[in-house]
Amino acid sequence: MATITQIARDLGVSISTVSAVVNNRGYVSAAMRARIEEALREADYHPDQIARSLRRRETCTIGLIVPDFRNTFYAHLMRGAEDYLSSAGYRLIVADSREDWQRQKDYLGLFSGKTTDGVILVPSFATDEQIAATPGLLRGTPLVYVDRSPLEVQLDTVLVDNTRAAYEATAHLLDLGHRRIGIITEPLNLLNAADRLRGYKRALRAQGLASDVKYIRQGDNREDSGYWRALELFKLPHSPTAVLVCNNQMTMGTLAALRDLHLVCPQQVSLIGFDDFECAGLLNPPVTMVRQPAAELGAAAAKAILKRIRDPKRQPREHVVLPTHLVVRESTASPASSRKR
Amino acid sequence: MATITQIARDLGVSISTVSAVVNNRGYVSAAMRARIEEALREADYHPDQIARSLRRRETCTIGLIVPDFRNTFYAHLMRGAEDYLSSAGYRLIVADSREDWQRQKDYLGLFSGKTTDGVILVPSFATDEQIAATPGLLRGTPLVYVDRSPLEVQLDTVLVDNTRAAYEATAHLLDLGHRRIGIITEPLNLLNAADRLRGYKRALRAQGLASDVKYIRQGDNREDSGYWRALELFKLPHSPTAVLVCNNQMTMGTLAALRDLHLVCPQQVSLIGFDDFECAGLLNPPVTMVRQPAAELGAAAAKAILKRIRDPKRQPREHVVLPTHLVVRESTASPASSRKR
DNA sequence: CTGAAAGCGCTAACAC
DNA sequence: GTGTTAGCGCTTTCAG
Repeated sequence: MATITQIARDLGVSISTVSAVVNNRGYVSAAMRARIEEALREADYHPDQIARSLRRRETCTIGLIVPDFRNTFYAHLMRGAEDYLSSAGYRLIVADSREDWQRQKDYLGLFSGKTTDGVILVPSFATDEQIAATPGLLRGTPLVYVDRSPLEVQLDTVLVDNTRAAYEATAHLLDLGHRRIGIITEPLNLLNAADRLRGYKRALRAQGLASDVKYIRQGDNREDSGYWRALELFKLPHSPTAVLVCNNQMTMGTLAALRDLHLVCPQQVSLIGFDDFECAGLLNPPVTMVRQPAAELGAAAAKAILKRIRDPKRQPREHVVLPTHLVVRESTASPASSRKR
Repeated sequence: MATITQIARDLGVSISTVSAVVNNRGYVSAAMRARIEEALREADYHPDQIARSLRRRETCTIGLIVPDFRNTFYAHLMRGAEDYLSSAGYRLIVADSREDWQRQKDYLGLFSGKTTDGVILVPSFATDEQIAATPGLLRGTPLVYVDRSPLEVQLDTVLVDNTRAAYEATAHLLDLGHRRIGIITEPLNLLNAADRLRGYKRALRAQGLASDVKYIRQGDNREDSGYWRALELFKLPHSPTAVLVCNNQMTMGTLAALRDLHLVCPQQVSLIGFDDFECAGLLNPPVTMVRQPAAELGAAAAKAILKRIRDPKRQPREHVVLPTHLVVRESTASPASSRKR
């Protein structure tokens, strides 16, 4: 593979002149430029990105870590980020933490080794200590959180308005006449989950209802945990007539639980899920869902990280909040019918 | 950020000794090693990957280019590749070509600039010339094709047994008694599409049936094209009683077309799709599908590229072929019922 | 066992 | 306008 040194020597000119034309900077006479360009083309020269990065101390690469490639929510987020970055002359490399703190740690370590100029992170579930230790792993590489964030952050974040989203979903249920509403949350030591719970409580309070701890169940984010938490909820003496499930996998689990309990949705139980996905409208019944602007989250996070890279110490930290949208389908109905059971 | 030079100077030892302990090679006395390790830990030293890559002329990174992050088939493929690579000490960076040759070209150019040690490619649809030009874009960086490949390749490939898959699917339809079977293919200048068509024809021939060009329609791979090709097919005078659709997006489109034509599946028309996906079982009706081992494809491709990197000129080229599996659901039935219409 | 030194390919002052 | 040169941080002979 041709190097710049080679080309320069073959042409009998200096390296820096060649470099100048490659990078389109500095003054080079038209004749010289033409000669060099010709040689470059002929040799099919492409600069060695590694050498360039070493020298420039930047890679024009952003790392993105998500908990699961296969979740279409993250797939859309990835695409949104990639879109923004590629049009800004950056490239994106993505990694899958599998909701595993250790893997996430490894990737952060990797991305911090000057391989990326910044990283966008959907933090995986973890203990409070692990969560607190996360930013340190980057040793200076700029970081922005997207979709999820620690409860208290001194970093940029890009989230949806989770409080409001849960508030609206709960209000929808209340409007339909539900009074006993359950919620299955994600781990509450991450802000989005905590905010969703807050929105839920706030909506109840707005109707003069107290929230009842026995209707509040914490899952992780897998189908399984949705199944088991739903089972607990609906085996309660005064079981809820509606439930808000805080992510898409758990929503599937909840649906399975309802089926196993022979509870018909929405006639006996109303259901709202979070994180809309392709299948949601195909499920039986089609599930009412809080839709998040996944691609926009990715793009906003990309924008935020580039801004942070340009000005690492900018204050205050940026907190982008995007709106969600309740997609009403057929899994929610008035509880009137459920009294008949 | 601490560099190896810093550490060495602070300790009053030579750089190479520190390097030896960092890389765990060469002879260093136990005492010296302990001292250095201590300092390394204290400084929270992590080698600069860029500098290391420049020197070693390898990056331990593999690039993977797929046509669409959001297609769960590719998401699973990505995960399979990542799995294999990370356990082999490599990392994966993935890019989304959006089925666009120009974007794919850009990424190949990027990956060839010594940023990756090899690339795994699901080639995007393109003209024959573009397809032929693809490997050259890598300028020497090892390449393996996965899922799709050019008709004639002098490179390693990892594919499923497309001919057999289509043969089995078609045979299933024939067994049910169908005689007029349509097929909606992907662009035929890629081997997988050509092979699927071949399997379809072979199955017909095995029953002494000639394939009829008017039942063969070429789409791309989007829902749209499935919709339109299906419309054409079922508006034919002697329209088919069954159809084989060669990917998952087009399968959705075909289903929509059937609905718009008021053709009931499977009573009036039987349908088999390719590339099983989460929603397939939830569709109405649940669609019979050819399931491909997506994660295994990814893993096999990862294995193949590492092998190729280790021995760039190994002959012959490797052609891994993985089996598929027909998942029979409710979109296929005997055409007996269809005579009633 | 440890150290000195060359150099991976490129960029960016700074001379000329 | 063009050339010289000093590194970026690291690995790797090769001496001692």
